Amino acid sequence: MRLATWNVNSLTARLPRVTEWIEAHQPDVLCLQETKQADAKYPNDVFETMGYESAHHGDGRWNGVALLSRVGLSDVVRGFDSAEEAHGCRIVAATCGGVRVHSVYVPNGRSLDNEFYGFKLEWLSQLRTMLDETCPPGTSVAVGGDFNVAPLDSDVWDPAAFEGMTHVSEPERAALQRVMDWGLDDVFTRFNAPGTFSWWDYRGGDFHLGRGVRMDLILVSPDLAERATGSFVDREARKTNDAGKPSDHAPVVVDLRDS
DNA sequence: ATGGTGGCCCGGCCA
Repeated sequence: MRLATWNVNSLTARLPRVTEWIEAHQPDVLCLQETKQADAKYPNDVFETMGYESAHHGDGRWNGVALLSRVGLSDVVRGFDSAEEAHGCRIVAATCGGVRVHSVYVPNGRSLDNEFYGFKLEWLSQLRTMLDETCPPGTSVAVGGDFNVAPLDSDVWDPAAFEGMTHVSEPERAALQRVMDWGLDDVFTRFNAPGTFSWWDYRGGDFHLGRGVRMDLILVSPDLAERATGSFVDREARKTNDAGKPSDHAPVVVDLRDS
């Protein structure tokens, strides 16, 4: 089973790139973030024609997440069950091929002194609560998405440049660790050298200068981690091509052998 | 030297 996650920075703008990427890389399950669409605008038919069922959770111009699956898609949950999302449409979950999959778009946080930073920490806490409440021990779980947290100092191009910034602060790393402490493994690190990034700022030619961050993660439960045969970032998707401009994020993939 | 780019949708927000 091939799992993938990709923050597409507008599915409207990126649809040709997304369909091209699916054709080329054949994910079984694909988590999308920042579709920036209402549910009514989501191109369900396009993906259905390609053999994918979808669950989308979006209400307009901000955020928006989706799950695409060609191995079944059932028991869809949109948003957190416990509370109305204050800045919503950041999580959708479904069971795909026997795995409880979550597509997440963790709040950015903006800056350490911003109220949205507190919201980011609270959101990660709610994610842990959702796992506790909906995934009994032994459940096969995958959480893929844009976490807006770099787990390690080696996940940013220059730790000194990030001092005092979001994405690297101790509290948000601790909040991410709390999610992982449910029993989730960042298997990407087993297959890739430190300094392998998934996001590069559009500004300043950062992609070409190698100034990136790894903030897009696919976290999996131990049974899936044991089945992992590889994981990679598709840097080609960060480059402009005939199908249009790129997102500022590149897709991340995890491959699992059959159970 | 307080920028830069891109997407929302058309002045400003958000990343």
